[in-house]
Amino acid sequence: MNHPTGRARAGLRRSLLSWYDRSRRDLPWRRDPSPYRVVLSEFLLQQTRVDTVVPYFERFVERFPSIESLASAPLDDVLKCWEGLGYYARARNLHAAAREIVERHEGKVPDRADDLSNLKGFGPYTTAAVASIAFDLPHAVVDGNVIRVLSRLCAIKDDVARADVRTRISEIAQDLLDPVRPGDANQAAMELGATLCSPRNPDCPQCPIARHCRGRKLGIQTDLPVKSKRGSRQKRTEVAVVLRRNTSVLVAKRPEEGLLGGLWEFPTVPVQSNQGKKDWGNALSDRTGLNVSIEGRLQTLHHAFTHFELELKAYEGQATGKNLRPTGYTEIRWAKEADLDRLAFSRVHRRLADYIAMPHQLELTSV
DNA sequence: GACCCGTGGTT
DNA sequence: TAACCAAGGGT
Repeated sequence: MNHPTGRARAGLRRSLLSWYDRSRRDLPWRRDPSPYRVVLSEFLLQQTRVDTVVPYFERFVERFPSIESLASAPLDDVLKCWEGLGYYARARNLHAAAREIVERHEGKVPDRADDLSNLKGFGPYTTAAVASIAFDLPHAVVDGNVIRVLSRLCAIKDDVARADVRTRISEIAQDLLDPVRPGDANQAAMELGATLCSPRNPDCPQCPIARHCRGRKLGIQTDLPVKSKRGSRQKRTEVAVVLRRNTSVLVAKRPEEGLLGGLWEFPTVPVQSNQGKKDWGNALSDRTGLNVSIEGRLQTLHHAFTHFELELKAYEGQATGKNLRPTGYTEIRWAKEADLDRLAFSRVHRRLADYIAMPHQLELTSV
């Protein structure tokens, strides 16, 4: 054992919970931690900061006040509420989980970890989080915060990407978890990582468990956790076309699987080198079923994804032909400009939509 | 186990 | 400023 045991472990639990009771943030899902609100918050929080999530959470509970209302809603409505948050598979998973809960669990969030982990989108973290926070079950969470806190606390110098190291961290987390208040203990560990035990500049003097921290004792806390480095991002270029017909604009819906699944966008094709407007027009004709020609350039937008950087060249175009035949899209339609707000777009295409609506106002601030 | 999947804040 | 990284899960 190289982590606190016996009396030290009891003291650590007490110090951490005491600090949490003293300084925990006032978050909307903590005011009324009903199972549904906990589930919703945990899906929103996957890989996403608390400050970003709060307004989304408020909108979700307003729009979908219950599991039933979420389950009975069209997926498009859930995606619209999720618009701009990223990792859109979470919205699909949340929707699917809500339907499973209604169909297989009588509308009640299951109060056993086994049942929770069988729901769509419930991995090890979310299962433990809901079990502990909503039902006071003693399952330790392991998220990015916990990995950082525990790797420092126990001076773990091995690469935390290794499976055996992850297993060890999970075991430590479980052993240190306060069995009386597991939900608060889990949130305390995450809150510590999110506020004091930060990646670059941990505030050790304020840390309630600094006394127990081997990483700090060795002076290596800022070197932990040890992570293998990510590769550099590749660059992609795409062309999007804005096609108008009277007061409508042509928009298309991306396939449910994969990047930005289920979101709407202006018809877009990847750009290869040595291509010109004629090639883009042909490619966009294939995608839409119309005869598309590219005309004046509107704007070039840049957007950073996790694994690549996108340069999106937006053009105006002309289209002839009647029959819409989407290729690589699940749906394609002429939408009134006023109705673009009703559809869920990715960030880049939402920016383009806003530009179309009010070109003069956004021209000055656009990248 | 490696890779895919968004977006925005921070340093 | 480019890189890191966040209450991860699916394949």
